[in-house]
Amino acid sequence: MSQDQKTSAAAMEKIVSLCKRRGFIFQSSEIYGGCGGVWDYGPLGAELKRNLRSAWWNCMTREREDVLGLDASILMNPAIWKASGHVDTFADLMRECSLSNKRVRADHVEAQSGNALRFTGAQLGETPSGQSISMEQAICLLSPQGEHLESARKRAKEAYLRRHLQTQNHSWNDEQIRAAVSKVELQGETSQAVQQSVDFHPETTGELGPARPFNLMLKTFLGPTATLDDPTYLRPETAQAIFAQFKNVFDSSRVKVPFGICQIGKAFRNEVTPKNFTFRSREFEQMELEFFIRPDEAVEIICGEVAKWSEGADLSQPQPNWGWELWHRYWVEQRTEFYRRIGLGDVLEYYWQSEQDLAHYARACVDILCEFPFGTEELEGIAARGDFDLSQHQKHSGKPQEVFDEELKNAAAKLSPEQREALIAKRLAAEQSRTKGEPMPEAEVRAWFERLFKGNFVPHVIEPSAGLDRMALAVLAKAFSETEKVDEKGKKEIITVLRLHPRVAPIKVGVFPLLKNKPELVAKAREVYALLKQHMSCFYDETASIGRRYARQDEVGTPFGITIDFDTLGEQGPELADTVTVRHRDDGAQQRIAIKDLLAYLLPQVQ
RNA sequence: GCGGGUGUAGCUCAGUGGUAGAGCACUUCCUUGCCAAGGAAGAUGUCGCGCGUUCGAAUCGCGUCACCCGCUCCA
Repeated sequence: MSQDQKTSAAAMEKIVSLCKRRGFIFQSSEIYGGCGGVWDYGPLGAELKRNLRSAWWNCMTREREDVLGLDASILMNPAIWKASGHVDTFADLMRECSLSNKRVRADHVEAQSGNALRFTGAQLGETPSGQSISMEQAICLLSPQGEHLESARKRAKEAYLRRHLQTQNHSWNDEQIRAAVSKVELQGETSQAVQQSVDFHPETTGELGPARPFNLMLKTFLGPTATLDDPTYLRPETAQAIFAQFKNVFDSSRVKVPFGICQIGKAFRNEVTPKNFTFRSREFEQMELEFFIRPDEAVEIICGEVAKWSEGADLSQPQPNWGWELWHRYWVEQRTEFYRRIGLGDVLEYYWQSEQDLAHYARACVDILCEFPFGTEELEGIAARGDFDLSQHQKHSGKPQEVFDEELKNAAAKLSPEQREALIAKRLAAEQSRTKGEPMPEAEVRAWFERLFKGNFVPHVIEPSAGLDRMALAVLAKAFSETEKVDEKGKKEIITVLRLHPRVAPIKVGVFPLLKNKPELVAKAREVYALLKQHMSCFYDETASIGRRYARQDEVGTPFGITIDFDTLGEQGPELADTVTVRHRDDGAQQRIAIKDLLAYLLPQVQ
């Protein structure tokens, strides 16, 4: 393991440990030995998540006029997953190459003939200290017809060497490997002729393991008669429910395109390898917006032309002449602003997917990445998905997913036949120059424009999709800080502070009487606590020294500490009576505030 | 799924076949006039789980589960 990996693993372990010790996140079913890839949020974690959830909800729908909320069920008609492509894409049987772990679809393996070479093990030469390394694992690979056997032997030597290096966590360059390969001695070679075999990987020639189903959707059985043949799926994403309910929301809410529907909810994926704590888990919570917009052609008809994006474009207020590109940029901007509000502004990176990365239906996709101890990983994806999703559901369900746009119909009515033909020609040219997917046939393009000129279209969509659990982890990782302190006796101590933004902190305020054996202090502190807890999450603590109580709250990220002292009781004269010390977590600074002004001071900072 | 590592008190960890441990944390009491103070007392474990070897297993073997690292996967 490299130094970096060690450091990041150690940093992660500290966070995991703090999460358990202070009740943020526990392993699921821990008393039974745990359950792979699922996690529970303890008292503080539940508050943290709730704060993030409502920050998102407020920002995405309550503070906006053009986004509506939805809360759909996790179980849905399985036909949804056929329409969305989830069933087909992952129903395949996959086989894995025994040499490289590369996977290939079981039904895509080309038949090959040649000699199957088997080895029982290998001597890998000597370590610098003169110790010889031997491996006893058997491997098998194909030497295709016409190949010199020595080439196949070389691949076997490489495979042994790489396997050894992998277990040692060495990373060698190609030259080092080449030098070492020549020293490998293969053992127990046997050869067998094979004809038209589909048991070897077409590229690596390694023998393939057994075929395994590889669908990442979790199955369940809805109703007493359901069987393995007609399973229902736990949704692998929340987005499809939004598409499936698009018409109902549209028809019941008196909205016009452009508008959005957003949803927060659980999703499930049977991940091969859950890892990095809660970052990749099998049950997780998504926060997704589907923002429906007019197709660019409709914007062009209404506004004359579609606004072009350029660096520094004003994205603060949506404009009628925006096409998908500006809407997409707009949402990237909006989401970035959100992350700033929860204190993640300075750890974000952006990855714009290249043409090759994109799914065939996607116009653009940007990943918002965040620095985690284990690397820079995706927090949110913002995709411009065209009309793919709604069109798929229109096709599979047979129910129209079009909207009628009167403004578009009126504008289209004013177009001359030449103008119409020009629009169609432009689209046909665009279809011909596609680099991905099949171009839409001319007849379909014309039919689509026919509907468009009458004011009908299937809306296009911009999809910002965020993971709540990842966000919580990002916030915790960003906030985690340790400093070493040496006390008067020279004893070293590690001080842990969670520098959470006050908006997301699970506890907003700690309330402390300076001393617990002075009933007046305790009574006053109780009074302040009773006042504050109606408006925010508070924690009352009177045990141990005041410094220790501050430290306990620092460790869980409580931004403010309020101490009731003798000045509060009026000992230093009436001007300080009924004032308290407000202590700030990040710098320990203190200020005196009158009890009656506390709410007005605290509320704007924590909401 | 493959390879490697780890699993002992709430946390961090010691304990190489013979009575289950430490530090911190926790609970109660005393003390304490602002940043993890002090004193007294207390609670805490099927040593991840199962099977085996042994007179005897936290310790040895096999299996299993979970987590971590690396592959692989990530719609």
